[in-house]
Amino acid sequence: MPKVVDHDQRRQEIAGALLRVAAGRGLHNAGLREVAAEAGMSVRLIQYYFGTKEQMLLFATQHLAARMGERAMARIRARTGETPAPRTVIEAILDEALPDDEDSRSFLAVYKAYFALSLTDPALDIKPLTESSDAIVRVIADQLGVARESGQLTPGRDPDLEAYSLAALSAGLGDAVLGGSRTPGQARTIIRYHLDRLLPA
Amino acid sequence: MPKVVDHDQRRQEIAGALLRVAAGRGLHNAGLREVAAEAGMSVRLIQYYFGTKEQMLLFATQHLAARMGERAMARIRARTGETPAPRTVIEAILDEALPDDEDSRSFLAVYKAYFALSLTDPALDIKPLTESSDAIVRVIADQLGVARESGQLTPGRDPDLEAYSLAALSAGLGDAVLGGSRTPGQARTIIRYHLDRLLPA
DNA sequence: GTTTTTATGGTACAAAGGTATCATAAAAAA
DNA sequence: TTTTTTATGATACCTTTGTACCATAAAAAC
Repeated sequence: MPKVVDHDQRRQEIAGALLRVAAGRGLHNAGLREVAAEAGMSVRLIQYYFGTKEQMLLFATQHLAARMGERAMARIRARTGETPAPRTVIEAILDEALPDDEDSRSFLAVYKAYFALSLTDPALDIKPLTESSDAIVRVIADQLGVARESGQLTPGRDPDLEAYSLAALSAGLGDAVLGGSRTPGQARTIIRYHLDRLLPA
Repeated sequence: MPKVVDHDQRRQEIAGALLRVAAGRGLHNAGLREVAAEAGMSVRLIQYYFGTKEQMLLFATQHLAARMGERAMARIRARTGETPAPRTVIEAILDEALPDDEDSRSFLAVYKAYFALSLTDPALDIKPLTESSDAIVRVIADQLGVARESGQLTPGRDPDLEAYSLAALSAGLGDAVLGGSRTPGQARTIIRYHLDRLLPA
């Protein structure tokens, strides 16, 4: 048989090229020809590894979700020691969700494009992306629960509601930064302003 | 000369058809032929009134912003008497931003589609939409200022930061409801949970 | 009533994009 | 070495889409 190739790795490469195209020229311009050119291969190869465009788009959502998860984990590990305080973890997560460099800006822009597309295209299933968001909310809620146990959480606050709120606040601020209504600095100020009340040092 | 027609009203009709198509089948499917069919006129007419597709898309942003503003005003007037309390006004605004019926859901979905598109297509100027959002933030900040004057605002809270926060929270919750992560009821609960702390009765 | 300007319809054309087809290189297995 | 299966390239085709062109109806002005 032929030179055996790791199909999954090949698909990851193609998905990476797709995300670069989507970040730069929009998801609607992530056609087979554009992605092939970006990935440095022929259109036929993309067809060979994915068959149809839609399956390529679907696979790219998994790739995007995985990379977002990796980035969040890396930032958490980079900022926290062996026994991270809940506030440190939460702040790392929320900061990661803000577009403060070109990479995170691209991620968020592509995520928004997928999200908007999924609203009217039921065939496009973005479960990988939404599950990733749900997981983040659970981590925040857990950390708030830990904080309450150790008396760090302001009395009268509900961990679940606060977790939902922080996630929504962070998403909204991400939009505002993406759209140019707020700077990353303003967004971080607002997040800390809230965390100061929720988890006073 | 010919039967004179109100061009602007005609453009409004076309923009309405465009928004309906965008809400139902996605902004990427709002082509000249689809919009013409939805509006019940020929493709040639759309060209006559707009010339190019991009100008049609641009005009539709103004139409969308205007209708969102009208809806918000209507809701505020419906809920508030002659001397509306700040909390009442703010709650009406934030509730309006949530997709709780098919109309507001359509509005928000199309808004999200435009926003995502504008991130990678610099030619698409969505100033009408962003200015509308900015105006809402200013109204909230003003109302919080009024509340502070009359002692209704919890001491130590900054009206501007809180206005930014509420707007971002509301936008994030709108996304969550659109995406199915939260119900409208949960979103309203979270908003009231925060307003209770900010403007205690 | 003729003319002139606006409004509207039908259609053709060129580009783009997704998919299918034909062909071939390459390497493992016999 | 031959064969068989995988991997890759080039390209043709059909549909969609934005735009341009040609024609005509309708009404105001003279």
